[in-house]
Amino acid sequence: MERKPTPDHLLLDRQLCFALYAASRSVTGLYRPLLEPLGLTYPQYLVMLVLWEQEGLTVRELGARLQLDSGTLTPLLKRLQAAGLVDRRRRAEDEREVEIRLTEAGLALREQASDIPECMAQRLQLSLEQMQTLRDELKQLTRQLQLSPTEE
Amino acid sequence: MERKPTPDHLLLDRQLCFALYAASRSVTGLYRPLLEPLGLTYPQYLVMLVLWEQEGLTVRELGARLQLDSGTLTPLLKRLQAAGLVDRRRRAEDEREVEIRLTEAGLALREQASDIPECMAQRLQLSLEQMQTLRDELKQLTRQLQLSPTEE
DNA sequence: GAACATTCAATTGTACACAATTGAATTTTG
DNA sequence: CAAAATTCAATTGTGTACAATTGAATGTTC
Repeated sequence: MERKPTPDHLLLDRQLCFALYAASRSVTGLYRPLLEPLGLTYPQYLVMLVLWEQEGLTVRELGARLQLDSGTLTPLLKRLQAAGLVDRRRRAEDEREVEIRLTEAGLALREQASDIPECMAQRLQLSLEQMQTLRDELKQLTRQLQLSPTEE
Repeated sequence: MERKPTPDHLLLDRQLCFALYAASRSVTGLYRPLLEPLGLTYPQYLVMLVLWEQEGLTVRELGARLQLDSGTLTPLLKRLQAAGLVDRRRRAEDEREVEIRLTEAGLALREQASDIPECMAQRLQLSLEQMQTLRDELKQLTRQLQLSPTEE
């Protein structure tokens, strides 16, 4: 009748994955009120960051950068288009590809977004150095996981 | 006609938030093939971790632990119930609360999940110490964000 | 103790994620 | 060059996330 306690390694608080999952959602939540005035969701903001860096990417190229597939990007980009921030156009050279370009409004939005990173940095209560270290550890982790695919 | 380049602080690769977002999704993706034989999604796995630790929690208590609201948990718990892993029952003491209890099958699943954390640790290619450090940094970050609410 | 307020889980509606499939366009091959 | 294979974005279907609302149950107050 005695029930075994759960083994330590299955405790929620021991899991790196949950720490990651919780932190990611918390940070996204912190962005929400900052992005709401711009009319952007957090994933839409990430797409805009990429487009502000480099114009005329295809859906595939955007997906490679953000690790998202067309199932996620296509509807998201349609919403950005409906909001008047981007244009979507089949490429003449290769009709399979759809090129995403900023509209004037889309480019102009960059100015409004310009102080978001600083604002976030303040709220995270981390030094610039701590932020960089943590960011680079996470990037290293992600790179590691993409290099070693799931061997069956 | 000259277009200004995007300022450095708006570059995608500079963002801690994207590093977090990408890492979280990558890790979740790594769990997927391990959880599939158990018939669990990753959020469902997190719920099971909590229930294996402590039985008879309410939806609210589960939500407090996982930082999820009833809009997410109610349908998720219905799916776990449909899979025969949990029971959902209104509390007699307070009919507003719904208590979640493991079924025999739900408890038994713990044995099958038992080697998942070790398997993941191997794939993450981090030392136990590195994992703990990173995990604790992320927990600290999350705690920080929950303490300082969005002052308008 | 009846009006009022609060606390629950559930519901509604919008927006991701992602696996799997589709179908058109292009590339490769025999 | 024509058939087969590949590469795209789009679509379909399932499962989260989360804000906002609903409605029942419980607490509080006068």
